[in-house]
Amino acid sequence: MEAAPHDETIRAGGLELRRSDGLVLAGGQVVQTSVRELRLLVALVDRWGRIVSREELYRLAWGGTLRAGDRSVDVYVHKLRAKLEQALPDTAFIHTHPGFGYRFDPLHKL
Amino acid sequence: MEAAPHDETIRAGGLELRRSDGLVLAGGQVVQTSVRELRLLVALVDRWGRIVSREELYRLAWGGTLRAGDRSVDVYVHKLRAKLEQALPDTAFIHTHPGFGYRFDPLHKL
DNA sequence: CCGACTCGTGAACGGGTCGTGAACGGCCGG
DNA sequence: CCGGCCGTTCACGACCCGTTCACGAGTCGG
Repeated sequence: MEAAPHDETIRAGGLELRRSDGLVLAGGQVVQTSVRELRLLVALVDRWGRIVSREELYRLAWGGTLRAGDRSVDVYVHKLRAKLEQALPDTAFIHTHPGFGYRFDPLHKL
Repeated sequence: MEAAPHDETIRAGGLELRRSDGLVLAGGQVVQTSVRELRLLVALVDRWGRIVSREELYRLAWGGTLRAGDRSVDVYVHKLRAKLEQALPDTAFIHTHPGFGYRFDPLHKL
C-alpha cells in the first residue's frame, strides 16, 4: 500500500491524484483544489506514511523557508482535510504528530 | 462514462458531437456554433474529465501561443456555456479550476 | 492548579482571477 | 451600401485565493 514517489497517477485509499493535469479524485468525485492545496497534498503524498515537518512542507509547497509564527501549513492542512473528508467521510487522510509535523496515510475511521 | 478521444461521434450527458460535419446536438436540439466555438469545444471534449490550461486550449483552438492578458478563452468558454446550458439547463458541462484551467464533464446540477 | 505551548478552526482582508455584458471593427452576402 | 455574424477587446463586478489574526481546546511540565 505504498506509492512510488513519482508515479503519474497515484491511487490509494479511495484517493486518486493525477499529477499532469492537477486533478484530485476522492471516492469517484472531483475534489476542487487550489494551487497551494495541491502542492501541499503532493508534498504529503510523496512522503506517504512518513512524518513531514512544517519546515519541509513549506519548503516543498511554498518555496523558501518557513518564518517563525507562520501558520500557513496548519491552515492548508485544515483545508485539505475538510475537502478530502467531505468526499470520503469515513477516511482520515492527514494525521497530526504534535511537535513533529504531519503524516499522510488514508486510514478507515472506527 | 469516458469517451474515446477520437470517436467520430461522441455522445454523453445529453450531448452529441459529430466531428466530420461539425454538428453539435444537446438535448435533441441543434446547437449553432461558430468555428472558434466548435474548435474550443472539441479541444475540451477530447480531454474529457481532465483539466486543460488556457495556454493549451488556445494552442488547440486558435493556434499559436496565448499572450499575457488575452481573455479570449474565457470569453469563448462563456459563449459555449451559454449555448449548452440553454439547451440543457440542468447540466453543467464546463467547470472552472481557478489557477489551472477548464475541465469538460457533464454533471447534473444539484 | 497554573502557565506555556501546540494545534484546530473560523473570520477578515487585500489582491488577483474569472464571469459577463457591451462596444468595436472586419468580413461576407444580399 | 447595408445588415448580420464573428472574433477581439475592454470595463466592471463578483468571486476565489492566500495570508494573517484571534480565540479556544488540548497537552505537558512544574
